[in-house]
Amino acid sequence: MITIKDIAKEANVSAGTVDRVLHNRGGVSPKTETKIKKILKQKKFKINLIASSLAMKKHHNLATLIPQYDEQNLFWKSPYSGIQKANQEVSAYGIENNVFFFDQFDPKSYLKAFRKLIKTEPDAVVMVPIFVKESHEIIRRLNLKKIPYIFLNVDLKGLAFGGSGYNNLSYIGQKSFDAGVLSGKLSHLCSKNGDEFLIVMTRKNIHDYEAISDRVKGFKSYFQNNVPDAHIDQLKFDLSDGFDKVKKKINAFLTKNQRVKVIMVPSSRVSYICRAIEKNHLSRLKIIGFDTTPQNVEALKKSIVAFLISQKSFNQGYKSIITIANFLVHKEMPAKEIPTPLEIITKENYKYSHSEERKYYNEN
Amino acid sequence: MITIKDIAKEANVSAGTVDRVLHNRGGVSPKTETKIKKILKQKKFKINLIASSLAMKKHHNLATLIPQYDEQNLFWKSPYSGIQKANQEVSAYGIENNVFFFDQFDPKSYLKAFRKLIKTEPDAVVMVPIFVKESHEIIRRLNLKKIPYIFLNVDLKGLAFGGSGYNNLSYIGQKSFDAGVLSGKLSHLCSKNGDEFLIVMTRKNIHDYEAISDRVKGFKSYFQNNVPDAHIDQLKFDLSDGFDKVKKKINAFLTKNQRVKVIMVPSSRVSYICRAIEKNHLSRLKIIGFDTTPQNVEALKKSIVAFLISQKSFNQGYKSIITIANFLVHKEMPAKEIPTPLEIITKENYKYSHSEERKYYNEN
DNA sequence: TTAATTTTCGTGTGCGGACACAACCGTAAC
DNA sequence: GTTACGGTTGTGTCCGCACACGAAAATTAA
Repeated sequence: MITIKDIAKEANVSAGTVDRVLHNRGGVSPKTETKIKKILKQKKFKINLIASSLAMKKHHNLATLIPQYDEQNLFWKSPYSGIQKANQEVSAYGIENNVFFFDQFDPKSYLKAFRKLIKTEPDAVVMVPIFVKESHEIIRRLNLKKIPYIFLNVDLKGLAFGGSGYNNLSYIGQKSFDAGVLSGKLSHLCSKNGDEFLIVMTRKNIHDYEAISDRVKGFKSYFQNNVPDAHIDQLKFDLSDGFDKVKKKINAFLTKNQRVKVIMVPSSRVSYICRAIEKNHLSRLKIIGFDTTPQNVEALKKSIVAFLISQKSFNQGYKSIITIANFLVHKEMPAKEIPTPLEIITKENYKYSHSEERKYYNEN
Repeated sequence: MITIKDIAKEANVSAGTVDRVLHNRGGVSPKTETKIKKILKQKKFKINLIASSLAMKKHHNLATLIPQYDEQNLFWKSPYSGIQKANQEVSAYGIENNVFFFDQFDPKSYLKAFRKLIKTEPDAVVMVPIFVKESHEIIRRLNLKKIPYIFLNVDLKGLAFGGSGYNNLSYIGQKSFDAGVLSGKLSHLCSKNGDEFLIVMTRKNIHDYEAISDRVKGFKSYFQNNVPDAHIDQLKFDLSDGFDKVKKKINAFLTKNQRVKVIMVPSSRVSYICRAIEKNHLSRLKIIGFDTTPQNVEALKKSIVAFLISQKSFNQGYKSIITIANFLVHKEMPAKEIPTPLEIITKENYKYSHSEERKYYNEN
């Protein structure tokens, strides 16, 4: 292992000078600089990140703004678990992360959480920009304070601030359209000629709309490109619809349309839909959903759901912190988009797919 | 961040004493030990791994014994790429890894590579125990020298050395049986009543036999448990069969058995089989294979293959090194088995599934 | 009681690098 | 010739921990 001292000795200078050229601190004569750089290359010197981060210890201060999870909506527990894992890892690098929760149905709580957040004067922010208007305001203030930020799970777009768009360091999440295309492919594969398809949308939150409608677009796009004459139906429910109404409506539909053989639920609420469907229909149906919430996995294990497409939200949370930590500590510029894998989960491979997550998931 | 000094101050002792109880070095009076332990827990002290590994710097010496890859058999390039990535990461911890290659068809080269390996006096070994008899000898010598070792990709079993079995620290790889079950499920999902199934085995190497036959067992097991009356055919080829013979045989079979709608190839050579099948058969077939070799991915992208089940061999390689590094540096005992995920790859999600691997893969 | 041990504990150094500070050099201004 | 100053370079300390060594305290032996 080559150290700075080795280089220094070789170049007949002190370690300090080598350090200066390594970090472009300036104050080094051109001659010695080129000499040192040559030796650096020749000896293939690599900074020892362990020692480096120990010496730096800048005590960065992160902040995270994500929706609170609860029994009704466990989806957000998963990224939070990943964030916790990452927090633990980066704490050794002198990075502390304060997590601020908000109610995913209440824009006011979103702003309120942000106000608390901004008081901690974070060096960088990880956020889930669910609410369009409020996020705009939040980002404006982050820009003013020159605080870098990344988007987690929700990819807020739009021509903000005079057409320039938001300058988030990165977006970490799923490419919803492609996820939809994949669901189309899976639907197609487990159908035969003449089968009909049904999309069931539970439009619970407005913010979901973007991702979910992208999935639907992707789904339809697959069929347009591969089975143009496929028959695709669609059912939409609203928050106001109670479970009984959902039940009645969906079973009536399935009774009337016996050729429907595949159901795709573009949200994470497939298990809810499954509960609404009567047994006599279930037997002929292949059901495809999204996200490995505990309820969905339950349905998967019972073979009610055939496929779940997971966005590995645990990894999303984990990666968001790691990414921004690397940015702060090592000035590593992340990719503008970090898409998470589209994982296909079935009853048979589930146990191998989220093993790491489970360790953290159940601690809190 | 709590440091050892903080604890020491709190307990009115020196840092050295705290260090002693942290590492059970002994030489601490029971009173002070309990006192310190209490404070440790209370303050939730966690050793700073960064500082710790910097201070240790034991300069461990690893060795890896894996098959050489070539154009004909690119499978082994993937784990090697993962190993390279890991090597880079652990080098900062003073760990060096020497990789020794052998010809996967030549037991002699295996032993020869091992002889070279053992001369470097490694502190631990990562190996792919392809050849049963030769591995037995190698492991005997590793045991004699008390060198810990882990199995990568191939899970060598058997009652070695008087019934005790091999005491490898860990096995990192796929659970072949479950992979086979999964392939059964996928086959089932994309078939309809009355369809028949075909398993095509290309028994190229003897060592593959275990994993491949386990996959077949898993496949059959799925159907026994779920579709007991399913009709499953089987074709076997041998090394001596040339491509033309394979072609003739398989197409003749498919012509005769028009109800065969799904083909499962339990090896990584599905693309080879696909090339042998005539177009008029291909159109009615769903084909399922294993491993994301470049050729297989090509067939996937052309929609010839419906599913590939990936064992993420890149991650296997990566993890094997990380695991043994953690064992050496932090005395972290790994799990006896570290199964890698059974990833389902289709044309639509491939690009999201191996992104990290590709960075390393093409560097060589 | 004192010397010899043994147990228990504190101190110091180094891991490799980051960075503040001091020291040195030459040149220009006086 | 002395002083001042900017450009260069060297030195020392610290990051948090591991570990060797030696000192102090407690115990036993003489």
